[in-house]
Amino acid sequence: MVRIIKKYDERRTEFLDTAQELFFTKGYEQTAVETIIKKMGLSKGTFYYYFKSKEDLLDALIERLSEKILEEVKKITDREDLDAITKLNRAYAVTRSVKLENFELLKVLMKVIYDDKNIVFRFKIYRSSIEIMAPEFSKIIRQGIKEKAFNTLYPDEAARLIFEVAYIFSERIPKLILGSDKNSKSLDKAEKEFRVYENAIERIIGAEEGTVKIVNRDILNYFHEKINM
Amino acid sequence: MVRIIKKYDERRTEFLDTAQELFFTKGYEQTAVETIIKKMGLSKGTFYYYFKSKEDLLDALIERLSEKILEEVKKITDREDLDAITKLNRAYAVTRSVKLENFELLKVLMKVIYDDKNIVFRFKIYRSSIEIMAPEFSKIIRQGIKEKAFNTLYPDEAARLIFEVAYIFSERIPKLILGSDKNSKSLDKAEKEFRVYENAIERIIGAEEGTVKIVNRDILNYFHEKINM
DNA sequence: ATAAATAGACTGACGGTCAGTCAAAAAATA
DNA sequence: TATTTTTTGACTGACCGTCAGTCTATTTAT
Repeated sequence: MVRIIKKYDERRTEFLDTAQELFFTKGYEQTAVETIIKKMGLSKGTFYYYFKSKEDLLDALIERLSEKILEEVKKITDREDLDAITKLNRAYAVTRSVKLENFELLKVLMKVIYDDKNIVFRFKIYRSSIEIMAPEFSKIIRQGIKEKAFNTLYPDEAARLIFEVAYIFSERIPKLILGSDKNSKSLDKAEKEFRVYENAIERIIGAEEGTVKIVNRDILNYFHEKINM
Repeated sequence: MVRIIKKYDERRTEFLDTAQELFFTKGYEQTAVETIIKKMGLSKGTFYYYFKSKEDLLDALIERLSEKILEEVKKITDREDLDAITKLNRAYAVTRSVKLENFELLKVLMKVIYDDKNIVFRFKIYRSSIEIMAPEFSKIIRQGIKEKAFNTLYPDEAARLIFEVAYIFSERIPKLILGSDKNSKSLDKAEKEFRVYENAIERIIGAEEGTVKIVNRDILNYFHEKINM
């Protein structure tokens, strides 16, 4: 075997990249360490030189993913020309970050991520991102309170909560979208339920009805089109 | 021609009982099938005669737990002499069903259940119980609307949601109670956060402020006492 | 400029655990 | 006795993780 030696950070990143691809296509539990190293053309020992366990790799990957999302969210929250409502809606859109360029790929991705075999992966990413994101959401809520758009006595806790609500909402996605029959009626029903979650968020932060939009309507329309084919 | 299936069920129940005890003291992933059968004095094959996989056993156990809680909740929702607010608060108390007879045991239990190694167990029990419990919570909300105590256009969806909020709230418990320093100040801070969750539920179902009580104050006081020793 | 020493990336055979299988025996039932 | 149900436990195979040692590039000593 030809040995290719790389710098520490480079190799570590390579591990994360490879793992990410495999975890998103096969799932965490379904991906053996052996598969990762085989794909990279490396040996067992190298893996454990960089990570102390398989779960350690998962945690590292999740932190990287969270940081990436945080970066995107910060681009929104740091702006001074946007009102709180706009920021909130855009922040949600970013955390969802569903790229719908490739419908088939998206479907596979969702099938894998929302599979029962991937509960730990999903849970960990949620918990990590909430810790990282809550402060940003707090900022938005505080701004909203100043702008008299929101009304709550507990901006910090409300921030956590509306992020959490978005999470449990996202847990419904597979049933509501993937599980929906191939007709637009069930999608309408799904849309109604989306509204309920949005409404809950509005109520928690004391915002006007109809201001919060977690679900991007473009995406919904996109699903509509795709399903009716 | 009367088949005695009693024996089969008995053994199956025995499996569930043993597994339950082990899962609650060691955790699901940490309990090997081997440990279960050893404790029962049986062999590997017998286990797989009754359950097609380890996860199958977990699912069966979770269903049994959910059914048990449902029974308790029904005792409350079926009553005709209670108003919706009382029912809701009692229903929450039941789903929590924390028996504080033995503080040390309770602490061990929580340490195991809320351990990261038990994410799947926790998640599955939550998801199962929500499916089973949502209709009961719907009933309560509908009653509350009739009584003008609650106000929402979506009783069914709100039922799911407030149950889910209680779940994510419970996910905070280890940090808020177990993780709290041994002084009453951090417990007070925890209590404040409890209030936020309760307030969120109130807002979601459109109830008066201060009506919802997820956290049993007796339990909190109990913790107070126990911690200051 | 050259040799010796060190650091650090990498190797892969091996140990150990554990879920799940299977053929055959034992027990219950007809 | 014949048949079905229940039980047995050795065995398999898939994985995670360890470890003693190798190889190469860089640094230090000569």
